[in-house]
Amino acid sequence: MAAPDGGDPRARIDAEDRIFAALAHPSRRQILLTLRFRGGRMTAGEIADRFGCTWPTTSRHLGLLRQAGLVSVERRGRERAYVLERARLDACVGRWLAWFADEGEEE
Amino acid sequence: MAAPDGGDPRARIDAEDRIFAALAHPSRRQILLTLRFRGGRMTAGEIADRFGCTWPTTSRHLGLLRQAGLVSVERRGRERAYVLERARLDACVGRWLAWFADEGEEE
DNA sequence: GCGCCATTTAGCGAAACTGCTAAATGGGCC
DNA sequence: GGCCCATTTAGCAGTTTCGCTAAATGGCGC
Repeated sequence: MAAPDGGDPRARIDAEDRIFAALAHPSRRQILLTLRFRGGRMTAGEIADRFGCTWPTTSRHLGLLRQAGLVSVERRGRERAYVLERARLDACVGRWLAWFADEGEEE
Repeated sequence: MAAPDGGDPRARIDAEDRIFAALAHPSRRQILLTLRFRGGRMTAGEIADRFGCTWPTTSRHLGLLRQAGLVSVERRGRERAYVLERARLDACVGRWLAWFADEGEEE
């Protein structure tokens, strides 16, 4: 799902909401970082193993990240690989942050 | 307050937490944007007037933003001016986002 | 000092979030 | 088919967040 956020400004704002909400939790930010430095793809198990909280809890965090479109899932047999959507993270947060850059620097 | 976040990594992570938590709420992001496009400084009244929610609610949002160090307060007589801390927003969020940039591009 | 104005603090109920344990799904293997 | 494995879904208590209304603070003008 994760709202395609094409040109529709309403959709884009919804997407922004979901993304910033997802980023609000330290564990979720860390999941993204972990993913990033492990090549951008890990199975759910690998991710859950490196976290203090229980399996299902991590699973829910992953679900939120997926709904925000920050990761996507690849079903490979009985494993599920989570893939970091770097472009989307960068596009959305970067675009928002750009509003605060000095004039004449937006893109 | 707003944690000076100098070199101490622990302090920096706390600061990051507060900042991303503050950014999680749409109203707070909008307050920042409004501030940015009105020259970076507005009185609390000016800000509250442009929002749907009640005065005290907005005041609390401002308090959170201040604790995160994203705005600072200047007391001028009986008015309070909120000043956008662009540098801090950019430094913290930008630095975090940079982890996801292509290799060899981090500053 | 008294009253007014701008703003914050206190206190409350409703809703959302987080973490857990227990049970369900769905694919692979014999 | 039957079983195990990886992972998700359900259901539940505790905490936090959000918005509100009502009351307090603190500066300014008379």
